[in-house]
Amino acid sequence: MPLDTAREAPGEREEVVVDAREGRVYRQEDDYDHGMPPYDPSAFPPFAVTVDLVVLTVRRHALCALVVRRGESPFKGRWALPGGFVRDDEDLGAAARRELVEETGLCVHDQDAPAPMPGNGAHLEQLATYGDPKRDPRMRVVSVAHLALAPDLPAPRAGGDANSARWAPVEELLGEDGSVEREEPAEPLAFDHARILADGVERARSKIEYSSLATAFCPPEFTVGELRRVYEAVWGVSLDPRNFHRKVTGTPGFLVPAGGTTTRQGGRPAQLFRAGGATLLNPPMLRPEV
Amino acid sequence: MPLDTAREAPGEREEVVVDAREGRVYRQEDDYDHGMPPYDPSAFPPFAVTVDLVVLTVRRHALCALVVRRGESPFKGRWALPGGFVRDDEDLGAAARRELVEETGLCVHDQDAPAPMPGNGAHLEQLATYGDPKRDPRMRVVSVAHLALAPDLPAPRAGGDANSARWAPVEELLGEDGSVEREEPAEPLAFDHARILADGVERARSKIEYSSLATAFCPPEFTVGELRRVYEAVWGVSLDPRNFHRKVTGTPGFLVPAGGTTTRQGGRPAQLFRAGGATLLNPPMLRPEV
DNA sequence: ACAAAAGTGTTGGGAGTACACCCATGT
DNA sequence: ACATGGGTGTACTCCCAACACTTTTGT
Repeated sequence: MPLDTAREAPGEREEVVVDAREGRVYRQEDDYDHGMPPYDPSAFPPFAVTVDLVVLTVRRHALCALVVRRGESPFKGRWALPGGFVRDDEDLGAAARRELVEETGLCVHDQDAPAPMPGNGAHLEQLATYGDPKRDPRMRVVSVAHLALAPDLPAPRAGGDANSARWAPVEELLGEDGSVEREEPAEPLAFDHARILADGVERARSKIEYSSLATAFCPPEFTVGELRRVYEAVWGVSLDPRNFHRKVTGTPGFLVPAGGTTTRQGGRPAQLFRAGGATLLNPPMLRPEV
Repeated sequence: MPLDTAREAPGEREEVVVDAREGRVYRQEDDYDHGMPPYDPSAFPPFAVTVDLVVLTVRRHALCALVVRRGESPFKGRWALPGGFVRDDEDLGAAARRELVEETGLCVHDQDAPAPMPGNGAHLEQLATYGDPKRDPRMRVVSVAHLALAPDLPAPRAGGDANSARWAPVEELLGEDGSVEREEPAEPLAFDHARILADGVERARSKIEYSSLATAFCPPEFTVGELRRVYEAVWGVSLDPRNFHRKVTGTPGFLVPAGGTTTRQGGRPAQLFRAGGATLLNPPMLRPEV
């Protein structure tokens, strides 16, 4: 079996009290062997721990999430968030990074370990943890959801299988139809993934307000207009191009000129920028109220 | 944020593939019994899942956290955050609520289920999840930390034992000595609890900026001055009493007059208020920069 | 010439800061 | 009378929303 009773406990192991905090033991019986390895699977409720990923990008002026087709029951054939088990010797963030690379081939900027080249690669951060006892009908699974923000990518690759993964507009996945209140998305996501996705989207929407994270949706070099269209897609609003321009170029450290210009959007050539070093925006970008 | 909406999953279980998402199985061998119970402990890495609590309050003009003395090794005799195992049939939020009641006797306002009587009881929300493989030397433990904000309480009761639990100023626990940079707190917290506490404190500090959560630190009825002293203690700054008064009384839904007055702070009698229905403050309270 | 997108200037209002000043109590 | 904290008024500043206007390309 792959789990080689890892966790080498330094020194003392004579006391295998499971609850670290107050010396309470989960198992009611008090008859377990004190000479056993550093954990006793029967002494605590066994949980499986997974990471699920909310990977967001902006494609064709819409906020999209990466979903994969489930090949197994339950929810066979339904769309779900990508994810997988946390390995025995692996930190939660490492598991999320591994899954993200497996799923998208992205290189990852960890939130806590800023990469040398700002503006490229994806942003990854922990989102929240979901542990309802009934969220997976087969067993007790606690899922540590992570949020990833990625620039527009060519095409998802999920184990080489093309039609088992796709970028889907979150509006379509969540049924947040804006105008007329639709009851349900055409095909709801598996498990509690709709809720996880909604939480991730809300986090992204609020976080680009006071941080420079919106640049994670952009290619390494981008124009102010492209950045504005990111904000518009994520928030689902339209912004005044003039005020937006003044705001982002006037915030020190947000954008640094990359030198060239481009006309890929048509019209007058636009300056190219890279993401600057600043992570926190002060004052923040304000989402229009109405 | 993490609402406990139980998504009811249809109950088929004939396939015991462990990785829900992509049909990957953790166990390399492919010889497990398809007729077995809904989980196979050897097919996924066994984790213990706990909840740890960052319980904050304001006492004598200082932000304090609840810590308990560890009676077992490792870290025997050191202070730690209260916490405990998540039970087999228990949601994460329920486990945190249970631990909080056991530890403090508080009744709990769940963030997502606003209680009928605003302003009383504690606030509880999920904070983050910590799963470094080495965070507990005995075994693999993933801890879902929660943040609780409580009004000043008489005295902590930890299993009846008085001197095994206390409210400690976070400044003392974290060694954030303001003026002169001290190296380490006198006695660092057990495990990675210093980091968890720091994250919880930072969350509280930023959250009272844009939400009405500061009232969770106050008794059911309180004065504007008392609320101001909460902000001052949590942020470690001093605020202009005049502008603060105008700001909080002018934000609709933040405070509602409770009718009476009090002179418990000396000076001119102050109006008593209750927390209003508003949860989000717009515009937010601003933390002074310097 | 015209459309389209990039940028700049200007103006009015809302909210924050700083601080002078008044109010109601206890001692 | 005086100290203490509660509460109001006012002037100044900064930022933002709105919008008129100019610039530079493609067709």
